[in-house]
Amino acid sequence: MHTELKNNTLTFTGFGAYSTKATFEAGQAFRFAPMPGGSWQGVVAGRLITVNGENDDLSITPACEEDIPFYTKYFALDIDYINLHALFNRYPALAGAVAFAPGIRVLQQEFFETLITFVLSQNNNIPRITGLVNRLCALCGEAKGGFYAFPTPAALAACTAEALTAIGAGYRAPYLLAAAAAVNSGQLNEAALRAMPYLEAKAALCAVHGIGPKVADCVLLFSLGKYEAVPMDVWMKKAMPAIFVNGELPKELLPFAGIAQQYIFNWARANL
DNA sequence: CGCCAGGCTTCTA
DNA sequence: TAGAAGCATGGC
Repeated sequence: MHTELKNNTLTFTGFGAYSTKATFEAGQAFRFAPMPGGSWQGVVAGRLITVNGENDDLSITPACEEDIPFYTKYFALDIDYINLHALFNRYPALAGAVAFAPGIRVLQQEFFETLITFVLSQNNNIPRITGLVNRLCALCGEAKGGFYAFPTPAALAACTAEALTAIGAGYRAPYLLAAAAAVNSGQLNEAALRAMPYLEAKAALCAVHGIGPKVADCVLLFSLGKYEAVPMDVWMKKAMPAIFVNGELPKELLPFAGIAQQYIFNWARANL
């Protein structure tokens, strides 16, 4: 992999399959929007950035030298997707799902943001989740001048259920408060969850009111680097029998089953 | 208008 | 332990 910093633009090349559009349309991140010209703009770690790249190159503006480790992790550039694709391509139907959008990468997003956005995602659709997240940030996120940072656990925990209902959270309002309180109190701790084995971390997440196995798997996969987590939503439940004869993932894929899941989910949403 | 959405909690058998 | 009802809201 090669990195270059020029005019406040950080560019990564030579790391393998990547498409900004495919990555941000895959239903994993909810704070990015397409801009005229094909770039995507969004808020990460309280900063408004523009992301480009559709052909195995990735550029981020504005950025500086110190941001290289952060974005390497965020875009999972330390994971060898070329090698993973070769593994996935041993299974023809899975290969088809990969080929449908090979530029998808499973992002490694901030823990609290991932937790809250996927609590909001339950029994909901992606366009509405996006709107909800934006209204939540405007409600209790720090104003940065033209945009809002994602709320801190303390700021969200201080909200009222009425205020959360007013932005359209519906019956998820108390779930948001429970999740924020769990993080704010230390019951849920990112470092501790990372240190736990997958199943133990999943159980810890599921102990919070409003977090079930699917949301827990999303947090584990999209934020905590537990690539064996396979979120089973309505699309995955429909797709699995169409991809694998017994409807189950082959054992050799299990260490990175979550990444295979992302290609299957994306394919299913467009084709089933 | 009715159906559905990156589900979870609660009730029931 | 398994299965179904109830849940708020708005995109389509």
